[in-house]
Amino acid sequence: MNYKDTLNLPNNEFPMRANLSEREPNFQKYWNENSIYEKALEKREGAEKFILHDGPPYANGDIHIGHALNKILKDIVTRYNHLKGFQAPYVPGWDTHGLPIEHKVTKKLGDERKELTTTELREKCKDYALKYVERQKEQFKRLGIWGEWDNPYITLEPKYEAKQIDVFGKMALKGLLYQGLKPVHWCTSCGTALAEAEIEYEEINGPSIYVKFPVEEGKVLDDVELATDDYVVIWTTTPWTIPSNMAISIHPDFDYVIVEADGDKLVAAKELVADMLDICGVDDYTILAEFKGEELEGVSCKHPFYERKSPLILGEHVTLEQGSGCVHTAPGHGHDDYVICQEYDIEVYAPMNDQGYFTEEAGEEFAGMYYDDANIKVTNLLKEDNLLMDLSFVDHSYPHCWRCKDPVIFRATEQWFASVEDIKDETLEAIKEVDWYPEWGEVRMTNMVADRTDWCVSRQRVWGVPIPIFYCQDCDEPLITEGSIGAVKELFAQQGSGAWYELEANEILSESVKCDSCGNNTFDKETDIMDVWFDSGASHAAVLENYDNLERPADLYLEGTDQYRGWFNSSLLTSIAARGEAPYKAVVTNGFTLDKNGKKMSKSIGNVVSPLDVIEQYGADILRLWVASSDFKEDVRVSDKILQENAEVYRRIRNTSRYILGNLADFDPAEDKVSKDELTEIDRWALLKLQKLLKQVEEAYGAYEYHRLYHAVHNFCTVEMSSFYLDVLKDRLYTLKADDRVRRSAQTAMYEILTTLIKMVAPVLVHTAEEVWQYLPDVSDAESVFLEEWPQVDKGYLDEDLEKKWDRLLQVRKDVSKALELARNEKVVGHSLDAQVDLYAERELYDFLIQFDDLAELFIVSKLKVLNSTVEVEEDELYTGEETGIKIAVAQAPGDKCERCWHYCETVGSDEEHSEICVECLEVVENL
RNA sequence: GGGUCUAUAGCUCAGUUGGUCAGAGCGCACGCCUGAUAAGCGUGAGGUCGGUGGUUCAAGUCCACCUAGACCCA
Repeated sequence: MNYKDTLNLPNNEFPMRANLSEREPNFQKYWNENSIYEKALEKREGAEKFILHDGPPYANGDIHIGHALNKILKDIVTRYNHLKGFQAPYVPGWDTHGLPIEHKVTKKLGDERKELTTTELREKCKDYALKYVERQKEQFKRLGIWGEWDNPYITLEPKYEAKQIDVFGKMALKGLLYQGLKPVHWCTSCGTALAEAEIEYEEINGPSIYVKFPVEEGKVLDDVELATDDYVVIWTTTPWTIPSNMAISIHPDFDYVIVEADGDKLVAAKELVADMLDICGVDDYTILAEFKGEELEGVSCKHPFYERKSPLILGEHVTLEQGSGCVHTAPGHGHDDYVICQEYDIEVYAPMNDQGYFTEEAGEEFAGMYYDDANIKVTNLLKEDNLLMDLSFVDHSYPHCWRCKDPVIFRATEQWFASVEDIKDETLEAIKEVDWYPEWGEVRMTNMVADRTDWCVSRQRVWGVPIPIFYCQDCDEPLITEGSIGAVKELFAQQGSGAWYELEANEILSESVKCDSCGNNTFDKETDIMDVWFDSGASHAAVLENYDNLERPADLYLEGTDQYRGWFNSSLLTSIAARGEAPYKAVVTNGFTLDKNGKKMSKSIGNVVSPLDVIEQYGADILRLWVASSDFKEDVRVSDKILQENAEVYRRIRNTSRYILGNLADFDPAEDKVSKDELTEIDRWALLKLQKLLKQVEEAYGAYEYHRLYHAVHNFCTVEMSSFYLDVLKDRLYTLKADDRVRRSAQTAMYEILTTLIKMVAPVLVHTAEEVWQYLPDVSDAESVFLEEWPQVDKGYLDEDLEKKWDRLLQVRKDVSKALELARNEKVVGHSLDAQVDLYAERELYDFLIQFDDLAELFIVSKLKVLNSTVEVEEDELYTGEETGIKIAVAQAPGDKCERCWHYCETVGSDEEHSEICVECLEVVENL
């Protein structure tokens, strides 16, 4: 007789091999077709909401591993919160305006671009952006992310733009927006501002001059008087900016000297003075005084041409690479110059028009002159006044326009600024109220906001949301009123921001509008657009206030650490400014994805891991498991090895599930479930461990520490389940009668374990959880695991005494395992069921062990005796356990091997008809 | 140069307020099983806790500096 057929072996239809890359899309299709996400929301109608507000990725290019990390984290958050009972809608979004897209589109167009109108170019940008929205959308969906993919937010949509105008308008009407000058790269031949990305650097040969600035207000330095006849020497390669000189910058920590040379007393940096005088053809000089740069503060010079002071100011941007160490500072024509002059409240001065010609303001000598011609004029004037120490020509790198290839200049133009200063205190207070994960985020954000200067929101581009401001044609006064903002908002809501370029100012504004200052009623439109950070920053209004199922403020923003400066920042500032509150209650940040060596990924190094490749090779669930395995608040590493490792962990979870499923094949929970007090002790122990796990897992989800749950679940599957509980259970499950209460007890526990385990991992392993769920008895008619309820910790199982008792038993088991291993090495036994184990225990341990009547089963041996250690034995036959000190003897078990249960038993052969099996099996077989 | 952060076995991570805290799982090696089988079980070998100083009776655990790396600024 083939006794194998009389056993209840696992019946497995659940595939061992996951084949995720092929199978996952089927589940995604299933969810989509059955509207599982929508049903999940419906199910939580009326429940407390949990709003995770999505930070919009930029619609450009394929998704990279960083996107995957972030979106998967968000998905884990929303799925967990949903399962926990919140209504957790997820509206994904895209950032679609801005220079990178405009740049790419323009580049692709080449010369054709010149023939396009602004509107046509914007249309092309829109097409480009929407193409990538669709592309990224499919890629995100393939990661198993659920959400409102058919109703995402896109920053170029009219309803979004209208809200953005609303936010801008609120800020403007509160007086938080003002016009100011700021230098930008400017191409005089194109008459336009250029972004950094539109600059090409080329070598040119240009003038280099050393100029003496006469001291006006001196000082005694190192006992030497710096007086009005003396000079501070500056160096520049742009003589034409001398008319705009407003100051001279000095490094506070460098050493400076006063030298006497050719009868003049000159100030310059000590380290540069020799080279400088050499270039200027001065052979002989004497150092009169030496002092730190900071002592020069308070000294001021006279501008070489104008009746204007040029004070000496201190700045760390001064270098000793070349020149004199005293830096000609023209805040209207240089970025560093601008920044340092802001600190000293020095006027930003740039008397120049869009074509690069000096205006009347520059005085009659320069008015109407092209900047490049002014180089000669400046040197001539300096020469006349005997202030030019040297003029030579040098090669150096200089910025050029990428389009017309002409040299560009730095030039201050009118820009709109958002005042950070006015809302800084309120913002800093709001930061304190936000929950930051990790905690140092609060420090980082606080420092960043505290140090932030006013925000320049103007961009001289076309692909974006126009700044909704009009200017009086007569007096140039800007028009910003409730009415004008409302008109623009209405227009954008109806037609989108492109309408700004189609209509005249007076077609947008109502006819009755008049200029506040002069009463005129004709206007021009602002030509600049808003910084894209304003676009996405306004999403707290444009999304949270626009969607019926969302609310503000959001419960959570979750983005990469780069967003402290980016989206967290712009969102916070616009929200405080326009709504008087922070847009988020909590902020979680994820680190960056690095390669196996902890280095950043780059195409040129070739260490880039693409999420699309990972999905292809391993599947999205493996990628998701990797996300869960990483301590994402720090930078995370990813490599093929790391992914393979996660594939192994995945296999363990999958196989544990598969094995339990196999053993539940004949189990109908409704019929066969055993009541709590009927459960055997080991089953209660397993359920106790399950509750402990559940607690840990909940804590980990709640604290956004998914790696803890990853390890906890993995250890549970490996240590508690596979190597102990499930291994021990085999005997009961296989050999007992199918409906034996003890067998049903095990199945009851396993059923509880698997359903709970699957829900616990569901937010991470979305596809696999769904797959397992469909195989589970009783629930398999349920539509989705994501329409189930999160398991409750059953405190009834939390029995501390039981846990202690079994902890101790497991220690003994460890010692027995070791003893068996030694016996195995001696070829005494092979399989542990070959063995008889005798335990010699001291009184207390002896009493402990005899509580168990099934130790042989728990240790998976054929026969086991517990003996008092006073029993006489040959000491050298015994192994002394390291864990408990118990003494153990291992021998081949007596009797023959039962062909059915594989135990060695002396009762094998006692029945004539069934001579190959033991009496226990005989009883089962006869009752079949 | 500034702000913030990281550095524990090959990998992913634990190590509350300084005193059995040097751990877990995986991987690896060796062995067993062949009724979870492209599975399962057992045993074992791996770390001077990035480095150097210091505080302390005592330091992965506190302080300083250094090295390497990450993000954001300049």
